[in-house]
Amino acid sequence: MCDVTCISNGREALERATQESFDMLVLDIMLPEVDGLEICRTVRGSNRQIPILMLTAKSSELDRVLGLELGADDYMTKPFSTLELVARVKALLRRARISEELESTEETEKTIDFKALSLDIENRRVFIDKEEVELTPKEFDLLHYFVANPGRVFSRMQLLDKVWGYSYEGYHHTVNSHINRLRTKIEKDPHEPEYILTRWGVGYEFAKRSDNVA
Amino acid sequence: MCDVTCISNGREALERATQESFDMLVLDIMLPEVDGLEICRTVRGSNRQIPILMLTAKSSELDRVLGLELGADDYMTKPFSTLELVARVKALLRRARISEELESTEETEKTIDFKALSLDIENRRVFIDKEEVELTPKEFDLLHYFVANPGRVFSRMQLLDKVWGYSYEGYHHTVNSHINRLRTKIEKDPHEPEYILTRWGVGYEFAKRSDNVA
DNA sequence: TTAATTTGTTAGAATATTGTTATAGCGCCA
DNA sequence: TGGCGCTATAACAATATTCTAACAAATTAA
Repeated sequence: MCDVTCISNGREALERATQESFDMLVLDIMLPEVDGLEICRTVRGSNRQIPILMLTAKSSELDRVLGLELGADDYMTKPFSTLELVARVKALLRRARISEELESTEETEKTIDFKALSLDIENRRVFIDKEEVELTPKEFDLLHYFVANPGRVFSRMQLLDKVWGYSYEGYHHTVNSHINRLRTKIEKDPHEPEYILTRWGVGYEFAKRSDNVA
Repeated sequence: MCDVTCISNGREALERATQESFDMLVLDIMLPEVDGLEICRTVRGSNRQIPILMLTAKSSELDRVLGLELGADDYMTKPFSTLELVARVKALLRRARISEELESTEETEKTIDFKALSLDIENRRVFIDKEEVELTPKEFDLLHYFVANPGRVFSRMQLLDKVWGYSYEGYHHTVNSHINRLRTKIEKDPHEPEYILTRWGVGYEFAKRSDNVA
């Protein structure tokens, strides 16, 4: 589907970015020896049109503006979810018109339907029986992840990793809260959930299509 | 399959962890001379990307560790089962993409089938003749262990050690209870068990495939 | 800036699981 | 066959997990 090269050293990254031919760069700012800003500046200085996505730890405006003025095409602040990272990478590649293969795969579908539920991925809207339901950003991300993976069981930890981008335990209650809020919005009876099922002692699962819940 | 080095002294562990090249570290907090937190901090400080799994005795300790955010990749509180430890070690190695050899072995299989029984390891589901059976977490762990070791006889003590992670005697009745509950769920006739067999005066055994029980 | 919304946290209630106990049943051996 | 010890069953108590709701913090919008 696509080749990824990971380089954790700034100097090496700079060398290879200027010498080899990549389709895009995802740069962290904090890197040993040479930082991401420097790499971005240098690569842009050698007038190459390659898309660049900058990652920053701090959300201060300064970092954002700096990154953009140096010629980065997009930026993300940590923590972020893999869902969002993939979405942005795809968006950049699409803009650069070199992603025919990517386009033709999985996430090309604009809407996902499941029973009475219908997700408009592009516009981040959700309908139940044609009736729109208002979801917050995180609620939508969570539901989107579930709907895209029906029948699979996820621990709170995995959900944190995939939807939130956190890699530490200790935020389980956060997942609980969001699940509960989601349920009150999309389930007819949150006590007997039809979509987001509890896997006691394990985590949660989005119902399989074949499940015939009476 | 893999080489394991056990070091019970903190100082020695720290020295070797920084000088030698390990694929991952499993650190206990309580260690003589230098504790696990210190080792984790030092190793991470020398910007090495090696996966680290921390073990803590009390869950109150876990909170403290998490607060420090020393950069361990995963945490476990005692007691834990070897099953879980192995699962987490594998997960970390997989994430670190240095476990090709491990991947190709036993637990690559996503499902284990045995007669009418079918286990979906990933999603912790159990089916009998395509019909799903709901098991509690411990029941699943127990069955999983049995199914993975057909034809071997285990004492209650061994089961406690492998499935529960307990290392004390005196919980034999606990094993009994779980075996009984499991049998009522998966055996057609719990009086004439087809899968989990009683070895009088010894323990239990999961039936071998070759056993043709009438 | 303030106000509104979203997100994260906490505490207690509700619920499921797990561990314990008591009793009945069964297999082994004299 | 009868007694003893091991195992099975069921009811109960303890523990752990999940749910709910209200609150606080953080983010976003006005």
